[in-house]
Amino acid sequence: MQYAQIILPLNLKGSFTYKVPDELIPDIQLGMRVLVPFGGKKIYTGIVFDLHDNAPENFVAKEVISLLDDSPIMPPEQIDFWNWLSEYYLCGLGEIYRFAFPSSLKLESETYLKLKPNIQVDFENLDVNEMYLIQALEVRQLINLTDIEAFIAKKDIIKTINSLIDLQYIEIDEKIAEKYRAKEVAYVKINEEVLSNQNLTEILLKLNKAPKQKDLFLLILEMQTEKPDVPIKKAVLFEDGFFGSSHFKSLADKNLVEEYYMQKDRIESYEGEIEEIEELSEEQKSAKLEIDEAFEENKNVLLHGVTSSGKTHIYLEKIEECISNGKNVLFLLPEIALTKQITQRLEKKYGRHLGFYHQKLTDFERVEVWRRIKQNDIKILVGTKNALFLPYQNLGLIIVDEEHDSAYRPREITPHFNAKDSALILGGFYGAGVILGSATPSVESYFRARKDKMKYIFLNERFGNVKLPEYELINLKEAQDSKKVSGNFSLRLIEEIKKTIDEKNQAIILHNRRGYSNVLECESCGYVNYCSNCDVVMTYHKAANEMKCHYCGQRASRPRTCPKCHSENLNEKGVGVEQIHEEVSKLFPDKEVDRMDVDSMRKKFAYEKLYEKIEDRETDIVVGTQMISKGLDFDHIELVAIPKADSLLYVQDFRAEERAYQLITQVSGRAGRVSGNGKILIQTFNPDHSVFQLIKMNNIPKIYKYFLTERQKFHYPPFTKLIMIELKHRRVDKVNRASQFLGSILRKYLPEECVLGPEKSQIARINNFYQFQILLKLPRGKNYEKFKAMVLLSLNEFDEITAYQSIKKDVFVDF
DNA sequence: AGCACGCCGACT
DNA sequence: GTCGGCGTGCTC
Repeated sequence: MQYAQIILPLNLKGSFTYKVPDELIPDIQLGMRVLVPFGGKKIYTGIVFDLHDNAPENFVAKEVISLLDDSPIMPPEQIDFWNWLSEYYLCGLGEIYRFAFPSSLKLESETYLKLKPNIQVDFENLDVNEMYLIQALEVRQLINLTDIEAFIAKKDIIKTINSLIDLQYIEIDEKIAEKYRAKEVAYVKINEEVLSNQNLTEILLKLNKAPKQKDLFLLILEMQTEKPDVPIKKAVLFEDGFFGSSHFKSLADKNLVEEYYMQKDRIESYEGEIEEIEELSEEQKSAKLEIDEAFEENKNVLLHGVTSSGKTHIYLEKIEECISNGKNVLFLLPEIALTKQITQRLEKKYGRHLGFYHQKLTDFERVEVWRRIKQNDIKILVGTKNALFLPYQNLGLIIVDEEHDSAYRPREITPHFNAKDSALILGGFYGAGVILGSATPSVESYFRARKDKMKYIFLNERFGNVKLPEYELINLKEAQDSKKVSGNFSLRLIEEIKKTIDEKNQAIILHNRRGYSNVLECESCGYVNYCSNCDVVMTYHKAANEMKCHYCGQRASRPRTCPKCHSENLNEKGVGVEQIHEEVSKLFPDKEVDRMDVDSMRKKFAYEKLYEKIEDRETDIVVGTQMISKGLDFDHIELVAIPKADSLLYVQDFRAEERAYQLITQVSGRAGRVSGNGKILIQTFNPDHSVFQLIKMNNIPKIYKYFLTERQKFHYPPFTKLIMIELKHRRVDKVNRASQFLGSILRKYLPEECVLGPEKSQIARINNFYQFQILLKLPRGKNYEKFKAMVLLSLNEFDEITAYQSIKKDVFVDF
């Protein structure tokens, strides 16, 4: 095996061929990290993806510089997984690598060099550059590649290093090269001499002049005698602000106490008690048995359980079973922030064998989890989509909770993959069972499960037989006609809210639009405030008193007069959540009304604070965007109101109705969790709309049947497979031409009815980039692979055109 | 993705 | 006369 295919952290297609130097041949293995030169001077950490003996024909392969791992950092299952991802989602391996690895595990030219110990350098036979480098190393011991540029020409650096490595004079210092350092934590203890001398009284007498120091000394002494085995964290002493570090320092100066350091995992592990789980209900028990059966047949499971049906209970049971069989569990969530409950329960049960992995961790924390996973120290990992890429050793179960959530398929992240579908594939590679769970499964998953591709399990009762909430539709048109409205609220709705809070219960009001008003419009000349970077109107945020663009984030102050005609008739159109909040506060002036949306939750701990406020029942009404549909499991919420439900439906997206259904159902699940008297009020101008009617009936099979019929009628997934290609460029004419061209190539290979567009994206310009899109509707089944090969062919043909290389191209498979 | 090379406008 | 803008081409 003389050649290796290496993946580099670059947005380039495929992998690169490198020669494996003879001395590395015995040690190199698939899934190891290696250091390789690339382009004139750069050095990258690559991944060994294949080993073979086929010498490249069109170029001379460079050599691998060194191995960074003793054993593969990536298990074979992950290699298969990456291959699948790149083929299925038409994305580069480099993109996957960039996304999957924490940056400290893929260092670039920051790598350090050092002299080998005890060497005799034969300066006679060195060239100038080599001499410079050796001399520099003699002075500085360690030197990184960027520093070398100061005295050796860029193009000669690699050559010089290689030659010195060949001569066995220098080596790559991996310990330093690894950016990651385990964090040291300060601990304190009473100086041992003090303890052995037994002259405590004397010491305390001396300390009488410094009462704070004396108290601190006594505190440490007490902690240490009570639990001699538990080390005392230094930080703990200063927690309540009673002692300061100066007090400790004085004690240390008197040699009474000392501090010492220990390596500590950055991620705090739970050290409290471990809780047992409650027994399952009959319905849950039978669901669990069905899961067992499905797994025996190597089938994955869609667990469709109405809100509060206790899906979590079943998860916990399966997790426990899996772990006691010596296997590990991956628990995926759409976003980690809103998952307090499940985390708490798992923490109580699995303590330090529980790990977390999500976008909010620092790079060091990520590496820590990588290590622990690799050492098989974590039995259950709770994480978001990027947790799919950890180097699991023996995964036995993957749970994808809230599987319908669109956070599993975020548009912003490259590579564009769907974490839910990928989890099913990853489970396959590991031979692990996968459970998709949701109260409102995606239409696609439902279809798949009903088609017997997955096992479908339905939990129809709330745990403890609590009744499901009751739905009521309020006809806003009628209310308006009979003058029974106040602003956006019908009198009926106001009455119900009043009743709820008068009974000391809490109400939730959902309005899924940020800001105060959607548009600021001039009544005199019709001027509308557009974002200067994007083709969207700017939203008025009253709380911050500014205009915001929700696409590029640009902010501007609110114009006082119309910039065009200077009239003062600027009117706010399109109701936002801030306005609803303001209205509710005015309707119930003596009640506590809080707002919950991304704008009000931006401050640190804002979410936690509001959470506690609701929990302590200080809040009477919470007004919020879709954020309130997640994680707010409180006992005293009895009412959910959706004053402008129609706005949920009027979105240009074939999934709009499905989303509306999911959002309404999810937020409804917050009501009457304990009492069973939950009530949902939906205000609409179209009470006869099928979606509202079906929600009111609460006939779940019928709802999904409706969705599926609609999808079939208009040839949308799951009956077809969609691929969306988006092209972006600063110049309209250029993207326009490019997308016309790509469209024509696609039409050459695909049937006419499969190619829609190109056309301007819904938002024609974001951040000064004009965007066009082409939508491909491909048949599913056997032919799909054939068609997709044609798409790939077209894309490659397009890439050949050099003039279009500056065009940004995004491909969304399963859009 | 980065980086070098190369060709045209505003500056000491 | 040069600095620096970004269009184009290439990387195992």
